[in-house]
Amino acid sequence: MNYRTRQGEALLNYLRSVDGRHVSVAQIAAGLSGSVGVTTIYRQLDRLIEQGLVRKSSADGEAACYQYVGGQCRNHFHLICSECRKLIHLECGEFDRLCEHIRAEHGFLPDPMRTSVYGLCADCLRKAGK
Amino acid sequence: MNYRTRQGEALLNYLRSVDGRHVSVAQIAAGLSGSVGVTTIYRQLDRLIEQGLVRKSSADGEAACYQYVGGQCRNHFHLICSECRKLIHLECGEFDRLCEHIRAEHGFLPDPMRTSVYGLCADCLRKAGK
DNA sequence: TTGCGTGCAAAGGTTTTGCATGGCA
DNA sequence: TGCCATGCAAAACCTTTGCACGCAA
Repeated sequence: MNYRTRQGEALLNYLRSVDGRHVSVAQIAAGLSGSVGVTTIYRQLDRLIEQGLVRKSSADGEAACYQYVGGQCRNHFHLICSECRKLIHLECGEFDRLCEHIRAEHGFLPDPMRTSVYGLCADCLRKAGK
Repeated sequence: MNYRTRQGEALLNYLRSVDGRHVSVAQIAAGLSGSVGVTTIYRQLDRLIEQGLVRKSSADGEAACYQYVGGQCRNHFHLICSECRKLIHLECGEFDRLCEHIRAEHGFLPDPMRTSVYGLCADCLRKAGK
């Protein structure tokens, strides 16, 4: 059992119901129609993050977003479009290679789950006339 | 001439004096001993960013950091330690390969300059007993 | 005079903390 | 009873905005 309270259960259900999408605390609060206080949302999220069930990702100045990643926390990372803020999940061997390289060469152990690559998505590239 | 005022000049000098390191607005203000208001710092930074002389990078919830990159903006990206928040600059062919792969395979054009890889630095790895 | 940069003060938004309350074992 | 989660209210942040002032052309 990962939650012990009505609020914890509601939060987890909500996160699952949005099907792994990234949501902000404001969205969560709205999604729960205010039935859970933001304080509690933050605290529950912290707990879930610690358990590895939820990922936090914050994009430049905007409110942090949270995402349910279930137990099967895959080695995926993110592409974030600087233009339209679109978020793309990616799992890719090329990235794993980079991680190993960094680990071997620089003694730094990357955490793909927390890593985001910024740039321009296909749509915005097209619009930019590239 | 990229600045026209005492404040703009002081800011630019400061950014250069810290030798390309990342500094927060608070650090800048302290470094200038309060001789420039934060409002002005933010506004000057915006201008410098637009001119491509300064990079902004914001790490998860904390205050954004700014970095003088002069004209010769290299293709470097960042390692950020989740534990101690240390920031490491990196230029690395392996990363370039990843970028090309992402571009070719997913139509997404990565911008290394805005990209950060999170994980644990060598020191924190050691402390964690790994 | 006109325009632009400045910076105080105040507002904005996100996140955290203090503290009293309430539920469950 | 004792512990822990809750949530209001307030604080603590970082950042932006409103507005009056001052400097330089």
